[in-house]
Amino acid sequence: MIIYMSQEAVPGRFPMGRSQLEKQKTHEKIVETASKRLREEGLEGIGVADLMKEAGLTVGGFYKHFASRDDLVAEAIQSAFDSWGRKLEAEGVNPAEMTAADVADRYVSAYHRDNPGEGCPFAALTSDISRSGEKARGIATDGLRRNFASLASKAAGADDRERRRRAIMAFAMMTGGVGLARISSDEELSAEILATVRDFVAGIDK
Amino acid sequence: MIIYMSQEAVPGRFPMGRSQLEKQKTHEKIVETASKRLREEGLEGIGVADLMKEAGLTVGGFYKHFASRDDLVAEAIQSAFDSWGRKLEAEGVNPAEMTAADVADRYVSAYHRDNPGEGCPFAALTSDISRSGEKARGIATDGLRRNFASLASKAAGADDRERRRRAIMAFAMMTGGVGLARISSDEELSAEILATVRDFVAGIDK
DNA sequence: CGATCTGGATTATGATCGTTATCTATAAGG
DNA sequence: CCTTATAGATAACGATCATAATCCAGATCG
Repeated sequence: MIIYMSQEAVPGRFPMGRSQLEKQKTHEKIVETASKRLREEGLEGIGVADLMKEAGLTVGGFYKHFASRDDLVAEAIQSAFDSWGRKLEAEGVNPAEMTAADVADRYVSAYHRDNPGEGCPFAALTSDISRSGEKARGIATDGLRRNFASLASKAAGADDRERRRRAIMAFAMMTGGVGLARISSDEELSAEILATVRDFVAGIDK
Repeated sequence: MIIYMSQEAVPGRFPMGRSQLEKQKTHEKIVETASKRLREEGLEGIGVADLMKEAGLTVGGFYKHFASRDDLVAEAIQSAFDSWGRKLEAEGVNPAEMTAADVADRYVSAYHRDNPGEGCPFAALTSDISRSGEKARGIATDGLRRNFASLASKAAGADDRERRRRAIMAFAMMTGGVGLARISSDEELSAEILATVRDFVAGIDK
């Protein structure tokens, strides 16, 4: 007797009501929607039903794609970490060729501040992720390492250790700064924070 | 006909089932409990009933103290901002006499990382507050200004503007750094972030 | 083409939430 | 000391949530 697994269907092996390709696209649509909306509303700020509706679906099919809401959240966080790279790729920008100033201009910007849904999960979800379980924290820790390494490659310094120090300082200041700028209800103060942080980050290669 | 207001009773003016002093102490107990637990669990991470239970009460009396849960949250955030000063006062430390290194040792520490409930709301609730309404954001913006001014008074620099720049950089890096350190599931990486940030902050007066 | 079984829709379920109604004991005013 | 009205307890209400049960249309396989 064959037991059919709904979660990880093998293409072309089992009969189905929608093509495997359609399901995969639906899956991606759900994850992408969640990735954006969760950055906007927090990891617990939006429910399964609303997320599905935003993806153009209804609640019913949810558990054909994910074992639990937590599973979607994990995938959405992963997707959020990848989105930065995907966005650059879509614009034809090579991340390796970006200078520290390029990174600063993008990251520490009013646009990034005002559009958390398209932005860095470290700026949008710091508190939420720090309260999350091993799964989400593990994904984020990987993201941290990649970000440090990428920034370190753009930093100046006598040796690798110094470049890494600068990268960590810059990244902590960037994520913290955008977070504080989002909090401030005083636009002038918010802009002052952004400008100050931007200058520091843009200068780590000097 | 006199209309009796339950929310803001005037002492000695109206009859009551508990002494006004008792009510005030209860009120403070609820706010203090909430202030700690909300920093630990996020602004939406714990319910009214659980908060009351932790304060040694039941749900019933809640609305004799607060018009809504949001009102409690606002008071709790305010209390969280004041707690830093109250803690120092309890230890007999004069905030004005603390050097940048003193601040760095306290703020960018493993203890602060591991005890968000007793720590800075900017580190524990950045994301949550940035998604909150005008009320919470306004309270936080005041807190921001005070923190910047306090740190600027400890920073070195040719003029006020430069001292303020350093204060903003240091504070953004501190809040961001503790946030990232809390996220990291790799203890070594977490400690590296703290050490790096601590060094920068401790050095803003040189 | 007919049998099969899955993706997704509709609807139900049980838990949990903020909030409210009702009750009781008691501190204060006259 | 007796009336009054409030702090807080118990319990209920309606909304919202994650999850599950059921159903159906249709893609795939033999």
